[in-house]
Amino acid sequence: MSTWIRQAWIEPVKLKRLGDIRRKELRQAAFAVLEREGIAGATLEKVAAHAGASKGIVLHYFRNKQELFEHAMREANAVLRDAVVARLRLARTPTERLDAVIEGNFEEHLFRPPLCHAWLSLCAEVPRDEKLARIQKALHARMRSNLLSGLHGLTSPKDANDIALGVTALIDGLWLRLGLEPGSVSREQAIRQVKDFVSARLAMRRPETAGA
Amino acid sequence: MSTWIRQAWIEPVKLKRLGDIRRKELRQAAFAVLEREGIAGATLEKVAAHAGASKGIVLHYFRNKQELFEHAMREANAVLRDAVVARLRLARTPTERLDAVIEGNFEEHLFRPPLCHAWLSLCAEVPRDEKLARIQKALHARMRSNLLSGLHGLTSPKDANDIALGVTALIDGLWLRLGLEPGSVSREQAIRQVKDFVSARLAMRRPETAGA
DNA sequence: CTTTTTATTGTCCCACTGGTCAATTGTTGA
DNA sequence: TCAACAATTGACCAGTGGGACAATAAAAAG
Repeated sequence: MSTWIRQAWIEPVKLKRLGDIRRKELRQAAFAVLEREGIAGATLEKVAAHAGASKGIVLHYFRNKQELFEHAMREANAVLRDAVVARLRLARTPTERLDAVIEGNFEEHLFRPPLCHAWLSLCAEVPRDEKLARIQKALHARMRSNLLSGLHGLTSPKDANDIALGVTALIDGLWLRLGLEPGSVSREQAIRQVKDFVSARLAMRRPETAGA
Repeated sequence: MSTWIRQAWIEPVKLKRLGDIRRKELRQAAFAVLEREGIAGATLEKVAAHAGASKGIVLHYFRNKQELFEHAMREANAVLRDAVVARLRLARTPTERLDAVIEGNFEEHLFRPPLCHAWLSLCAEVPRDEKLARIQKALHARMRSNLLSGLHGLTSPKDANDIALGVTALIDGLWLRLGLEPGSVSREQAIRQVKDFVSARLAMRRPETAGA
């Protein structure tokens, strides 16, 4: 155990034990299958086949089907997070931070129907899988926090919260549209939509907040 | 055929042949099972059990599983449509029409996690089921048209289109939030969110539309 | 060169699923 | 009362899926 830690320290970037490689291959395969087959059609055998291995190996690295797909979701999640984080590092002003989050969520190689379909299938399982729910919740919390780091410089905390909720919902909704009717919304449209939302809400003199 | 039409005309409200009753029971049962089990866990036997019948009867009324769930989606769809239409009938001004659509989409007995979960599961299957895709598309088209009927009185056609897209996405996104993290968004919050979106976008002096 | 892990495969098992079908039980109409 | 017909059931079937496991290959460690 201490050995493992030491090695990880020495080789912080590629600490790939052999098993870790397989693991990654497998959860990526899982995700790929999910894209085409949905959760109902995503079978262990298909995942194995897609990774060029046997079904046995899948359960060698993952306790069961559930765990496999939980890791698949983590993977997908991490990809999205990295996309945003990369852009966030370059942002200086609050507005730039906002744009970083928005644009990162619609990156070219991510905002695609297949990916969206897999994401949808995973989301649909959230209510029945505590782990998925936690992962999802964490993703949302991070996104929200990223948004707030931009918004707090631009409006009151109360409105910031409100707008952040709206932005996350709007982003999810646009992804959903892409999944339900591919081609009905382009990357550029989506980005513009969200940006317009933000600027409109920021410009808005908030009406009597009393009424609800 | 002409007989059928004539009868439907004479008894426009309750044209219930016995079979139609069973059919309705079954697709409602299907939906109920979907709420708890998701698409992967929704089996014919469970649906039958939930309707207090045997599996055989399900396939007596529906060619196969797929058809059953397609009808389940139609059912759910119709419920939502009726909710909106009812409110729409009372609306007089464009603004009232907008509010009708918005509030109809978050009606108290509809905007609930279980219903949302089932809806999500169905959406996740859309990419693999042409019929589901069509149903979904139709629902979206109607919603869009309803929104435009309100928006066209309030802004330019171009902006109306844009805002309509945003509203549908935002509504879907808020539903999604309800499904992913029940309790994270209340009915009132959701409505306010969408209404604020609309009024903010309407108030907004659209910036240089050139840029994308 | 052993010994001990780790990686990998193929087989086996059992529960279960969608779907078919013949048989049974009402219902209805003559 | 009887035949025709729809509703409903239960048994059955072939296929599949998740998962356990023992056997084997390959590496690592010693």
